[in-house]
Amino acid sequence: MQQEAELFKALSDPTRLRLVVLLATHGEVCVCVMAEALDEPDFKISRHLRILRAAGIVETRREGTWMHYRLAEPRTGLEACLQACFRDCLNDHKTVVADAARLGQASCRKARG
Amino acid sequence: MQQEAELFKALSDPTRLRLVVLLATHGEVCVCVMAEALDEPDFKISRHLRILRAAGIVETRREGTWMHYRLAEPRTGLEACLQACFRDCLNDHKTVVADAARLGQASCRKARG
DNA sequence: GTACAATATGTGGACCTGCGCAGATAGGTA
DNA sequence: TACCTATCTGCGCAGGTCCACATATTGTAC
Repeated sequence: MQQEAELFKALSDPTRLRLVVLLATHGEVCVCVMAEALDEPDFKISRHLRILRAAGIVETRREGTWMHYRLAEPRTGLEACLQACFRDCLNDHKTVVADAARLGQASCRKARG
Repeated sequence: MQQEAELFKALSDPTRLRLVVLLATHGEVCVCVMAEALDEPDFKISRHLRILRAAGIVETRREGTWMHYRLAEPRTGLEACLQACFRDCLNDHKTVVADAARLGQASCRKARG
């Protein structure tokens, strides 16, 4: 049961919740774009993503300078259920909507093209 | 989003997860029976239940000496989704099965009748 | 090689959390 | 009144978490 508790602990932070919802609704996003979307310093985003990756919630793919994060394939029924929560229960949250709006305006070099 | 994070934080402990699954599958249970079911000291159970109550996850009903706990009615889609997780994704967990077996053997005065 | 951008990490401090122990509180019974 | 049981809480310790700042690492372009 410790393992399941770790999963919830990894999600028990507002920044990390915003990140997983962003990834659940936008697929694959790089760190600098997420930092702009959440309006938080990049080292903070990077650190929280590391915690999510350690918990097996997100996976990474390197493309040159950029590190892309996406939700990992659920390995258990619980993980699948939680990912459904991100998509279905949190996607219309006020903060999430604002994050998504800023993501659309992202101006980092990668996003500029 | 802070509020949603608090919800996950309240569930980010193995003892508390075991308690909510027990309540999700057995309805209303008093503290002493839960202490026996989880094989943990009563003050530990009581303290964790208080945290769950502060998060709005469980409700209480006093009956004389005994305090009965049950899952609260979900107030949001997220809470409803999480309660479904307890019932559907965690009910066959090894630890939970053992807890339920001990609950059937509970020997506190209330349980003895 | 240098210079720069994106990302990750080490450090130190403030704060939080879970635990066991001991004791307090509250209800039931006599 | 007193006693018993169920439940809750104050305390201190040990360990964990989050943050900002500075620094290190990695990859691209020159």
